[in-house]
Amino acid sequence: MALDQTQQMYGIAELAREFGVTTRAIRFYEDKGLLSPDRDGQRRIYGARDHVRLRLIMRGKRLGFSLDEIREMIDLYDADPSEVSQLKLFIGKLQARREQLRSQQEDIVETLGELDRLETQSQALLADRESRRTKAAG
Amino acid sequence: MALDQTQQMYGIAELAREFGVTTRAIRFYEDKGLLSPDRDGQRRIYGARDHVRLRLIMRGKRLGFSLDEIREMIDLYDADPSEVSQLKLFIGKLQARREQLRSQQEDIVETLGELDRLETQSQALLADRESRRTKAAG
DNA sequence: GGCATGCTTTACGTTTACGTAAACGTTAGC
DNA sequence: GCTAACGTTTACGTAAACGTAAAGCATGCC
Repeated sequence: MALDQTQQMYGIAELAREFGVTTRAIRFYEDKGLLSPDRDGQRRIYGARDHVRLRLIMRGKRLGFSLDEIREMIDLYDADPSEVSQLKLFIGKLQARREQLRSQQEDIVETLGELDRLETQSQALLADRESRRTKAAG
Repeated sequence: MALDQTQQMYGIAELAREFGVTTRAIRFYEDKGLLSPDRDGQRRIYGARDHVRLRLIMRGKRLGFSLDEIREMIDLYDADPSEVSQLKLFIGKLQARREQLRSQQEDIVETLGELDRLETQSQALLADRESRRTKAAG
């Protein structure tokens, strides 16, 4: 048995289509240590693990994180801290990341509130204008 | 009356300190059309309006928006759409921005959930190790 | 009056995150 | 045997968001 095909596997173009990125980007993420596909000769073969990682990458990007930050977060998922000191440091990183996300949540809530206000105003203004137009036409 | 000092006013360094950015960044935002301070001769004088704008800029950056996107959002606050077609377009932009923010919220909730799991595991592991250490020491 | 402090403009440098092009290999189908 | 589809490496290009350095003006103060 040459290749264990029990797992799901993906070519680079396939993955690119699924996540809406270019193959160039995927190779770039590999350069930066975010992905580590197997090889079939020269060709890259992506398994379930890299599929998950790419999902994490895309999510991280939507949240505005840099690739460095995203790699740090991915490393958190993979980490298996053996020493207690490492473990404490690890937990510290988790908490820092959570606080940042919570701060983002607050920012979003604020912003959504303001957009709501703006839209309510605009809708009212629009309704007013449309009714005038109707009157004028009637 | 040369200068109306009824409003709050800020120098560039002052503003930079308050928001934790460099004066270079503040000038850069002006170049990009995000700020438009008055002048006292050569010197920039910032009022309440630019103070607010800078707050919006920083919030936008925390949320991972580009300066272009941030300017679009700021323009939303300032816009006074006179035509109905403009108004509708404006409302469309508001809604698009809100959907993006909601998507970010979902991403954050997901991520926070995963970080929670990781931290719970880690805390358990840590407690285990510490208790063993205590036993060994006792 | 000379020096420090704070501001100004101009301009080149840097990092991040890819885009784009060149030149090449390999497998499938006609 | 050719070409189309898919992949590869190498390398230069680019947009965004500033950093950094150079050179100069104005003001306060000792």
